[in-house]
Amino acid sequence: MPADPTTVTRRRDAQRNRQRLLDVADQAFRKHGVQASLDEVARRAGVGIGTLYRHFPTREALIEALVAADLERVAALADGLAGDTLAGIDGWLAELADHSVTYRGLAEALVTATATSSALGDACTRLHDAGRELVRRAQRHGVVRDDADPSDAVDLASSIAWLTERDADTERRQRLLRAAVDGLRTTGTDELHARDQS
Amino acid sequence: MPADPTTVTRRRDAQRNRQRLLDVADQAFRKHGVQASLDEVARRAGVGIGTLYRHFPTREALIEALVAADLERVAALADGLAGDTLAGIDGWLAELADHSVTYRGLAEALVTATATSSALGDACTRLHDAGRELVRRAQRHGVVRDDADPSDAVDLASSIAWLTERDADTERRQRLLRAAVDGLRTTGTDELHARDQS
DNA sequence: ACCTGAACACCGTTCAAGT
DNA sequence: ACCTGAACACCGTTCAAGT
Repeated sequence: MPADPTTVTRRRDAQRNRQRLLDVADQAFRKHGVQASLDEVARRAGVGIGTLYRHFPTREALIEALVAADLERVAALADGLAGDTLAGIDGWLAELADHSVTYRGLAEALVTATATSSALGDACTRLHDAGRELVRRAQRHGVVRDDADPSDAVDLASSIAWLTERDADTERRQRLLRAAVDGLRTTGTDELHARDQS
Repeated sequence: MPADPTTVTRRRDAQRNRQRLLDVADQAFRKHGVQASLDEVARRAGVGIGTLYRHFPTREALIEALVAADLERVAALADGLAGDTLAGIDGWLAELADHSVTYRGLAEALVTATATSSALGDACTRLHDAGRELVRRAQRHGVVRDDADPSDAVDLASSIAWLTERDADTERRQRLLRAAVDGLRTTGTDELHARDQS
């Protein structure tokens, strides 16, 4: 799945080590967040720490390998939405926020990677682009107000995911998302915008 | 300014060391965020690392000493607001967010400390209480909708502060806050709430 | 081509010795 | 009463040696 075919791991043992590291890292990240000890990940995977670094030169590379497919899946979900209902936007942002909460610290890693030239950065850009396009379609449908910035939706979802990543249940996350999306929708009465001039 | 008078530092040199550590830590936190090296803080303050730990047993205690007065100031601002306009809520949350951005990592430190029994935790509780009361007054004025959770306002401000703490200008922060607050206000037309049942 | 783990670097924290 | 800094612990990262 690497972008560059020349970097593909060929040897069977290397492939197995790589997969083991991913499996163990996933468990460790779920348990301790993305700041889990890489030393312990290597140890539990039964490989030397050098092998971990050979496969994943940075912690970010390891995170990317674990979440890239899921990020692409969420981005593709946005592509498939017409943007004709606010509930659609809301549902998609909830999906995004739920994913960003897979590991503690993931939301931060995604925000940090955004706009960098790494593989994870590219995945984030893909996601943000899909989110912006969705908002633009919603604006054309008159569902989201025209003066909203297309980036706001994903930004708010990222923020809320970060705040609520420690929460056991998803109640608060959903309520906050609902409020945030509500703030982007087209208002029914124009006088409510009067305070824009204040 | 410590709560317990028995813990007051008496000796002149100790008082001066304490103040120096605070001054240097403030500079270091502004430059490198709250994760700045404490070793370097002690070194620049001209004291041993043990002295730093004697005055501030944890990093959180150091942060608390630096921001407690400002947190109290922001909380008191909320106490003084009637909650009769959405612009008042918006302005207060902007003040809160701007403060939370004093140091990189401060927003996270505040969220982490909230609901713990530390001095910083108490300061956060005081802030949250003030924020919740402000929202409740706004609800009584019909400015904020009744089904909003009083905690949502401060939560959203904290989230947005975290997301935008790396931003040079405050434009994005203000726009996101505006959208978030908009989602809490009483809507003009009831049919806009129809999707609540979806 | 890949793996190993010792070695290095860095940082936070404690505590025995000192003034 | 307070300060000092060596000592300890822990972790991330590199790289020479090995298969």
